[in-house]
Amino acid sequence: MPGPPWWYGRFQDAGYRLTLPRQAILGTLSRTSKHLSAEEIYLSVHRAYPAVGLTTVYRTLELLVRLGIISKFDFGDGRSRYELTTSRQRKHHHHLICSRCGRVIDYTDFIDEETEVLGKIERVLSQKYNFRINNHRLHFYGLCDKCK
Amino acid sequence: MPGPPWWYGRFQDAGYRLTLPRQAILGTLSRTSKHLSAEEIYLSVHRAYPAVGLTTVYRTLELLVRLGIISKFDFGDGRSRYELTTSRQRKHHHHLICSRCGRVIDYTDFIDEETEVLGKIERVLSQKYNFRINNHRLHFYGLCDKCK
DNA sequence: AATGATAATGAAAACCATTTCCAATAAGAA
DNA sequence: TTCTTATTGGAAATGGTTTTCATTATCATT
Repeated sequence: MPGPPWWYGRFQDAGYRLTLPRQAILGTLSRTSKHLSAEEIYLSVHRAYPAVGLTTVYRTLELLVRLGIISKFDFGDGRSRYELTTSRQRKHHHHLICSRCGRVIDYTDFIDEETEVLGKIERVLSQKYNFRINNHRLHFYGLCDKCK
Repeated sequence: MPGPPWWYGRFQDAGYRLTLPRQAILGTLSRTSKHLSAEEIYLSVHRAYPAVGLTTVYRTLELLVRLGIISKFDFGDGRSRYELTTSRQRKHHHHLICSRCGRVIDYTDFIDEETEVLGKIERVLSQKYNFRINNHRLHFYGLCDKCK
């Protein structure tokens, strides 16, 4: 039996209300593995709750990013894209991006190996540059099977 | 004695003209190690050549990216940033980005080690997803010494 | 040098994702 | 209920980037 989603608590703790628009937006993001843009999320939410406006979607996304519940990405197509942060449901992964058609493939191969190397790098860079590193992002660019 | 810059040839080969605005833009990018935005480049070029317009800067940057002479980056501050592609003058490097003030630090530590691991990953991912990987980008996010 | 064909340019306008404003509404506390 | 504050939606504003279009520069050919 699945308990309440893991992010329920964070709202109360931070003093925010888990309103219907917010739940709808989180619902949409939970139900997909795609990298949705604000407008795509708006359209999806709008189908079920026509009262919810695009402004609220933007505001909610910003809040969710701030709470660490979702991550914001830029794949170079002029709009930001969002996905649930790594958790039990969402494995840590990186992205393969097709420079031509913009397709994005998630991959989880090598994550352990990567994590080890990157972790080591993070430790030394933190020291050397007196930087507190919170996370990293690794993108591979190229041409997907259809485009090459 | 430094010969002509390495990108001279690429223009002719591709059938483009190495005009004065283009030289000025390349000059600006060659003389800095910063990650300039289109507007910053425009202002710099504009000082020496007031006739050059912002539109031309944007057009030229797009062309230079297409020719592989410069790279376009997004560090999350709402404007694209540009720098010369890796070459004899410009070592391969990655970026440390301060999430708060936006400062960007280039680092070249570990590049060999990284390249080895990433190269291996690239080879396997290319096969598995039938993707032709051309390059990668690794960003570390965190707080710089001033902001933490 | 003059000509012609085409590439390149600049200014203004258009574009478009995202933010801001602001008045109206919803939610929780008292 | 009543009060206080958070949240919301629509319209307008913002701001980086692109498009349009008429003009100008460049190069190859006379």
